[in-house]
Amino acid sequence: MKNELHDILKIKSSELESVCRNQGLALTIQRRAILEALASRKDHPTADQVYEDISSRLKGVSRTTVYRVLETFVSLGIAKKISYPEAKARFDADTSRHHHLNCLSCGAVLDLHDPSLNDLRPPAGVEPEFAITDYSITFTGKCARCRKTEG
Amino acid sequence: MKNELHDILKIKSSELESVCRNQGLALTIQRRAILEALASRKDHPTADQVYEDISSRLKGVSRTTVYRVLETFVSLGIAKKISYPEAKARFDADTSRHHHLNCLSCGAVLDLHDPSLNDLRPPAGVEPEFAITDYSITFTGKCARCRKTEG
DNA sequence: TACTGCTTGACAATTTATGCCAAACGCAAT
DNA sequence: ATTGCGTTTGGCATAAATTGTCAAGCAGTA
Repeated sequence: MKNELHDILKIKSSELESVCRNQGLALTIQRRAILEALASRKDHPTADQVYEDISSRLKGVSRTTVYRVLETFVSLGIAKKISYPEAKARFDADTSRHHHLNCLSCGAVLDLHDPSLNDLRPPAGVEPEFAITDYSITFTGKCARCRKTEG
Repeated sequence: MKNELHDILKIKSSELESVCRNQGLALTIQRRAILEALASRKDHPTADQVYEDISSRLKGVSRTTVYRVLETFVSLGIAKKISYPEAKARFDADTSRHHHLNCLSCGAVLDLHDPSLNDLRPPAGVEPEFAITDYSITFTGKCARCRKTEG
């Protein structure tokens, strides 16, 4: 398991290096440290959690930098942002099982009612450890309007 | 279509009434207005958007109340919150297709790698209007630890 | 109609995130 | 190794989103 993490770090590190080289971006110690901190965790830390993780090693690092670098990683495809756009809480009065289309360009979240997606088999080996009560699928992509305006 | 919305409002309104009666909660005009505003929209408004919607009709209503009532609705099962816990942006260095287990009690978000869930057929009739590039399934429920401590 | 307790409104405080700009650093060419 | 350019960072100010507090007000019941 330890070796597994070590391998992940190595892979991620070289991914960062090649992406930076290709894009002409600087390979700063902040970017290295932030990626390493992110890849070392198996949960999904917030920007502040990453900041806490690295501020002990990299003293003097700015919170702003962590936010900024994480967004850079997302736009480079090195990391994913797990949340809805702008991270605002959104509410829905429709409590029936349904799914969502999330446009990455404009941030719109559209409903998707599709009965054929409503009977997914719960993944094997998860229950009964984790008691699943519901699920929802989020499809990400680009909506019709954004495709028109952005090509 | 107009009648459809009218029906939804009626259903939701009576749902609120029965839930409040059963739980001994007050059926305030604020709760009515907020639920009506929420159910009238087919998108997924933020708390502030709901506040904007009702503040014209219900003058003097407090932003705090809107936040509070929406959370109440979620805990009563009348509405859903479409976002990760606490609405913070979370990051993940694992960009491969995978899914999530979200504990409703403690807010933890766990990874779920399950190849059998990685080849979902894109829903019919959505593409090519909406260009889907990826998807992710979020299973909600209660994790092992919370089940132990909460029964 | 009066009582009782749940709810609300107003404001303060916190948390989360972004904008700005001078200083510092990475990188490539000497 | 040194220099110079352009990217990147740090610190701070600011905005945006959310939560905490508590007295005053309303809903539900007697």
